[in-house]
Amino acid sequence: MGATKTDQYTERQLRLATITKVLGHPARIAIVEYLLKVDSCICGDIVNEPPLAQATVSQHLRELKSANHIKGEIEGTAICYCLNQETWSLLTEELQLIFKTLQAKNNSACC
Amino acid sequence: MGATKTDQYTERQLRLATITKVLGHPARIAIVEYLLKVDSCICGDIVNEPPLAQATVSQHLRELKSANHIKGEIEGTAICYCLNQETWSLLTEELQLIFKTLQAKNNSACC
DNA sequence: TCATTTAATCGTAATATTGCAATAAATAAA
DNA sequence: TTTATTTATTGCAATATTACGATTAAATGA
Repeated sequence: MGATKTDQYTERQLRLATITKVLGHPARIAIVEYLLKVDSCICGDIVNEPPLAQATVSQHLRELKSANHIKGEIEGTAICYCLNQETWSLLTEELQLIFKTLQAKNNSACC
Repeated sequence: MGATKTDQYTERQLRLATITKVLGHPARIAIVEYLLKVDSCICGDIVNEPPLAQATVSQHLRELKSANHIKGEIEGTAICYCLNQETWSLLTEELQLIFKTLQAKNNSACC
């Protein structure tokens, strides 16, 4: 095997898993942090951030884009990438909800 | 290649990536949701939640535990697993921080 | 037009993940 | 003690990810 059984889970589970999975790599975290730091964002700058080859950074950018973490517009030769507020809003809301529920339970039974 | 260059990133980046990576699988999201739903939590119940074999569920539980998402105590034959508030607190705080910063920027330049 | 620059894509090798059957380990029940 | 019962571990096959060099595509500048 090796393939995830995607057709057995709820839409919600798959969506949240996809969003978090893409964040689950230090290079992509680094890219996100960089996009947060700068205002305008051209890929050439990003390439110099993580210690990775241009092709690898481009691949990570594509994955971030596929999960809607970033959006980008063509701008001449360069590409302008920005973080996508909607996805980040959704992600933080979902996780916050889990955390709030967890706090409310207050570990009544065990552990 | 294929291996992540872990020694090139900050502690913060690696920690956040590890925590989100483990969440990046629908079976593990399903397990988290289940642990949130029930009070006392024995693995036997969990096995019947995702459509997976017992060995696979056990493996997902181990990964969740390795990233401190859950903690468990031995209880006779069964194991009592619970979500770990500390890790969830850390995760939501980190992501919230990113989201807040993103909102404050308000996409001034582009996109 | 032709070189230069910049980012995406392709092909490929190395490694990691996913899932399960089989087995082991540990306790509970008989 | 013997037999279930329950979870962990092992070993393996299938698939996915990671990373990079080489190439391509598209736009800019000389």
